[in-house]
Amino acid sequence: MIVRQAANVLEIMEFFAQTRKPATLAEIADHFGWPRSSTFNLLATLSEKGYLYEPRPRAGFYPTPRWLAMARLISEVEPLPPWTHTLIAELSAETGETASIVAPAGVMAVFIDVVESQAPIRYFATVGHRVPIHATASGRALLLQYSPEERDSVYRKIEFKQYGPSTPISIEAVEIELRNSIERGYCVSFADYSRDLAGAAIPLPIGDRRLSVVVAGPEFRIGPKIAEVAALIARTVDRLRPKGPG
Amino acid sequence: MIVRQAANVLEIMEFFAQTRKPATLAEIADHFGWPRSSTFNLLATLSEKGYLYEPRPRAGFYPTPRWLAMARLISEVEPLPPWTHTLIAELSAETGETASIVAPAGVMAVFIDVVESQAPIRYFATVGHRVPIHATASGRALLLQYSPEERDSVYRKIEFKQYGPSTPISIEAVEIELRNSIERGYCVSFADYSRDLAGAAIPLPIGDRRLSVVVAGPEFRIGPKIAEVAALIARTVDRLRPKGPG
DNA sequence: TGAAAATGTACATATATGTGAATTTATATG
DNA sequence: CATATAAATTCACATATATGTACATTTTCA
Repeated sequence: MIVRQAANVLEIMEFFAQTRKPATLAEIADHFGWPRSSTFNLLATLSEKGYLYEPRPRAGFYPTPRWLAMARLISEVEPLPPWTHTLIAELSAETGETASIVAPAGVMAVFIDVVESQAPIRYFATVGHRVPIHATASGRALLLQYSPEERDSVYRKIEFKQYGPSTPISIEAVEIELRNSIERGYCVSFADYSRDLAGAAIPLPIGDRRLSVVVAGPEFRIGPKIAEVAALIARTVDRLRPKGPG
Repeated sequence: MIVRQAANVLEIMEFFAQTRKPATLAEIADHFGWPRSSTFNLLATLSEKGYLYEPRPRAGFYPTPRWLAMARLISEVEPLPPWTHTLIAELSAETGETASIVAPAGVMAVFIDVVESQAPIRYFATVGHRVPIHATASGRALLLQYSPEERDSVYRKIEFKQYGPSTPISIEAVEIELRNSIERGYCVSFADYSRDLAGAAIPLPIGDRRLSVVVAGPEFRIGPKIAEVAALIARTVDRLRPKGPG
């Protein structure tokens, strides 16, 4: 069950992140199609908690820097080592496609760092973006790091859907694809989940964290050179990952 | 009216900002005294929207870097000029007290940047902290920048409460205090709102934004030297604020 | 200056939502 | 390996909550 008002808080923040300017109650209500009274209650709540203020009289609300302060505190903890960002930056630069670091979230995989392609036609993804763990290259690169028992427990929660012609729609299909990935040396996906989208990924364990790196883009562009891309990912990881014990 | 689930989202985030480590559903539910089922719904909502993930299997939830990405976008807009942070850093260092930049939010004043005192006994405030605009030094330094009409419209919304012995509990009392502040050259508050707390503040208009700087601490420590502190604030602002037109 | 329009606020009520109890799944223990 | 214990999930129902309506305030424009 979705908690509507919790989701609304996030929507309001995303709204401000997009518009980047103060907005009045009426503007926000109209934008979302919410009743004024409800919008009023929400804004009042956020204000009372110190997350919204009125930069100028009658010019509307805007988030306080408290969001930033909180987000910084939260993200200071086991941040990704800096070389992982260099990694996807280089990969994106060299391939011209979107590169990301991905982490598990139940039956989904979450993008936790992204460098977007600069091409006009590109894979559009942002930090926080989620995709099914079993139907994507990045997700399967995570599953490869699980024990068979752990994979089983994930499998049982998956609702297998036919997202595209090649989506694996059974546990066996996923397991087969995982075995193929091991032989191949990397994970791939050709529109398994998103139409026209192809990608290559490899596991990226860091400490005891199970992550993966993925490079993804339009099928027609990345498809023909998927093996090269995968090799590039592997080489770049080798080069950038600090050597030695620990 | 407080929107409960909106407030809960904020509480969860603050919880993570404090503990700085993943937490399981049960831990979160117990911490807040929420029913497991409700907690489940909330966590599911935040996860589905890409704001929570599971860093390690069965080790609980933690916020994704999406919070940081969003907060950065939001705070990039008209950030405070860097010298304002230098200002409160210096003031805090020199006085040993807590120094802050404050902005209006209706009948309240919000702390939008804070450098805390290092003293064991100190004024504890964080970014986002809110205080009544009429019953605090920092708030009155904001009111000084309003036109009489604007002040009137604020006054009408204030619920005058006797927070302490010296709290102004009428429009006239506030106006008198404002006039005194102008003569004095700075605003003060002696436990007008918070017990044992005293502070000195001056207006800090930046562009068309109405802000104020305040230095606050325990009454016994800051009270005797309040005039010096105020003078220091004024001098430091003069020194740091860029000169010239604009 | 005054009247109309837009915006913000309060409140009672119907209903969408949170929750207790039941069920399933995972982990610990003998 | 079986059983006990704890955690996660589901679901139906009572209730806390979002909203329609009415009112107040502010702004716009003739």
